[in-house]
Amino acid sequence: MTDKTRNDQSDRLAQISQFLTYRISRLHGKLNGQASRILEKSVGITLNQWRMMAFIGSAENLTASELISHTAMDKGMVSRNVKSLIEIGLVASLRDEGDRRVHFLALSPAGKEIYDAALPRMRRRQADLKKEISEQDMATFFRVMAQLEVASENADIP
Amino acid sequence: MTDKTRNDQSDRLAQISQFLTYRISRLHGKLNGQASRILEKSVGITLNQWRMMAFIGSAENLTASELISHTAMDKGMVSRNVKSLIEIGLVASLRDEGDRRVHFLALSPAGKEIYDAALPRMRRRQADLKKEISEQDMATFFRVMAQLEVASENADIP
DNA sequence: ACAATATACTTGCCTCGTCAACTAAAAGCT
DNA sequence: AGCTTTTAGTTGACGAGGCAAGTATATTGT
Repeated sequence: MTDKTRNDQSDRLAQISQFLTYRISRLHGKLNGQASRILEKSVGITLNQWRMMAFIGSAENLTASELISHTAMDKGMVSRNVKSLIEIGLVASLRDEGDRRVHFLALSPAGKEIYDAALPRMRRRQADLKKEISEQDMATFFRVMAQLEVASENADIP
Repeated sequence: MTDKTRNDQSDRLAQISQFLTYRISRLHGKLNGQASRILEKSVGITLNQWRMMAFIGSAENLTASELISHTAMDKGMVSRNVKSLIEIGLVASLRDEGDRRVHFLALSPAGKEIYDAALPRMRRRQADLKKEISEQDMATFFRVMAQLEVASENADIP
């Protein structure tokens, strides 16, 4: 194989790499991995458990369905993760006596401790991730993310 | 609960939503879902099968390990997906007689047909996704993605 | 009042992705 | 040559995540 064809090939591979969904997929994997490792090492919970705790800790009397509507997470996933957090004693669930289907969620004292330990750690990670990136670029990034989310929800044009 | 506390709560929930990893996770899910549905409906393959085919189709005599090093995909995943593509007759694998560990991969004629049908379809999807977004913003978006990938590979600061 | 429908979860199932162990072949070392 | 290490790829095991069916409770329509 000549140098030229070798380079053409690299070019083509590089071009594929521009596919948006693939790139997001890769980035997603790396960010998830990093977050999971940090949470596991520092406070011993999973990323999804942390996400639940972050939402529960920042709101009062949140219910599972509110959590779901705010986050677009899967019903089943939320249910199982909340259950696991209750089992390890980080979250307390209180049945609403007015409507006995709903359960209000709150951090337990132990959960609050974990939350207070993890939150600054995770904020620091955010800051580290962003530190080489200008605020303006970051704003554009978030805006484009939002636009892409909307676009990806549109009916799939055939 | 007063309107004020209700708003504070919404604010806090909204703030959490700014967590980068969470947002990327959400976007990833939506883009993946859309791509999977399109591929399933239009040519009947999975997103991962398509990714393999896109790389195999754009290069000549690609090997699995080259594919892996270019893409950061999992060895096992690549192996299984390539195997499935060989089984359904879309990819042909040729053992290198020089080094009998390596297998060169190429699209079969049937695979080429699928590829030629799917590629424009997927390009159109890319265009649809991007159509509301300026080229400049898109460029920033890709640049930030690349920076975040690098940052997420750095050692996890404790 | 009570049947039908809707809501708030819960659970089961099945696929997908990841890690690690494993096999086969080649390369390096002495 | 013969032992060890490295490389290419495969396979197994297992957990995470997503869809859908199931359960309990509340609401709506007649």
